[in-house]
Amino acid sequence: MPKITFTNLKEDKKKILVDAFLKEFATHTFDDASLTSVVKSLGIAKGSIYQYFDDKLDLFMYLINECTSTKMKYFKDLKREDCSDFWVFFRLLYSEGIKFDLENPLQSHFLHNLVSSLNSPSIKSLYDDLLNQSVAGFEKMIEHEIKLGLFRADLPIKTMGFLLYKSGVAIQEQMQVFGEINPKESIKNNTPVYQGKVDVLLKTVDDYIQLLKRAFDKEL
Amino acid sequence: MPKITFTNLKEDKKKILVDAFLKEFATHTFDDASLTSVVKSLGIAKGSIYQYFDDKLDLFMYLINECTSTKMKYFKDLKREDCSDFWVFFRLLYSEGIKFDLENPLQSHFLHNLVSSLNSPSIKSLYDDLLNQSVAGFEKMIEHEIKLGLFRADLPIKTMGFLLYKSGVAIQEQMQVFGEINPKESIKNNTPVYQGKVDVLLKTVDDYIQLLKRAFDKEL
DNA sequence: TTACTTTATGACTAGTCAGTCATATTTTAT
DNA sequence: ATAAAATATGACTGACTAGTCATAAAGTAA
Repeated sequence: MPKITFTNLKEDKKKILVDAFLKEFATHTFDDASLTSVVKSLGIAKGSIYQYFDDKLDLFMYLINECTSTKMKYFKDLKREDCSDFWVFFRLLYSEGIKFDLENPLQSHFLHNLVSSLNSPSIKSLYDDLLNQSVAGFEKMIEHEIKLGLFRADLPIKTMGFLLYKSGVAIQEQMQVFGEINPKESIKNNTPVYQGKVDVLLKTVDDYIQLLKRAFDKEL
Repeated sequence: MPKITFTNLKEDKKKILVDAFLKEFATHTFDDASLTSVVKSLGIAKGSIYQYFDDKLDLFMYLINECTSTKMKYFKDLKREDCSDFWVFFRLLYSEGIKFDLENPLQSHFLHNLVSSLNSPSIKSLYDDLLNQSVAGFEKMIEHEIKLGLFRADLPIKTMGFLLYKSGVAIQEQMQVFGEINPKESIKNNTPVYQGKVDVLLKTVDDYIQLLKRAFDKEL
């Protein structure tokens, strides 16, 4: 948690700081991100960071919380019961995610890179925590679908949850590996991750749904 | 490529060196692995490494090549045409992989950790290369199955290849996340990755196949 | 034994970084 | 205007790294 000193800061100064750190962590892993280089480019003293935060990890977790809570707002009106099936809901997660991306490019880039930045050895336990949380979330959804008699019930829910989570991550990694998006460039230009690539992303999501639907749905 | 000096080394000395480095890279990412600490524990001079290899990356790639070529030997008799369908072949890749693991624990641990160790920023391009190679391999197999009329043909092969590759990686990550295997411990004890967990692994592979089969097979 | 080649050495360079702390400046309240 | 509280500073510590290089030792062939 940030210290009171940080909370007391004026909004515009806070934003300048947060944006600079978001950018750093959006382009580096946790270990590779250099607070030294950020304060240099901001023209503030190294010690200031430690007036605001306990340490590097405290700052990093603050950024995670800020961004996820912003993104969650885009999800709050999404309800499974308003959807004809799970996959409609699954797709809505992405289309709302795109809105978040277009309206909060920097935060979106940060979250987009989170999968990579979390790979640092020194924060392995944080990585594990977040992964377990995510997987648990998917497990719950799957359990619900099984209760509705819509998902197959012959396989371990944990396995289904894990694959579903990993597939979600694979979608965004695929966009990058296939060269559809270029985060490095778009961060430089302050443009969203999926700028001009919304259709490609949704097409990819639809393709994944075509695959996963068959894998998860109860056979008819 | 290693220098001639390394090639000239006696086999037993070579093995001691290679094993020590395998262990280091099996327990750290590329950037986090410390050559300094390895030479210290080996009791040899820092400079020796640079009589044997150009640099850290040269050494790392030598280890990758050694281990993959060992593992490939276990695959060389596997032929798709000897299998009734792709999934039998897919499963054989894992059961042969287990043989490799049991007979070459250290090399297996190294390859097992490769997915993680490659995540270092300084070798991003190597990561990309190996990922593209792997995905391309899966694409070819999928293309073949489509020609045989066994896999669905309504989705991009690249997407199918990517998901299949990521699923393969997910299997081993799931084993670790679910606590079935404990690489850190087994490296210490010089035991294979899947020591006593062969059945769990094959069960997991079978579960994944149950999911992927439906996703990829042509509907009947 | 001598001359030559191959191998081994480890102090050293030059660079990185997170985090500290005594001091100085600025802001606020009286 | 003064005292007190809140912020900002940046030189410094301690710890780590890959890679270098002149020198020393060991091995080999005559």
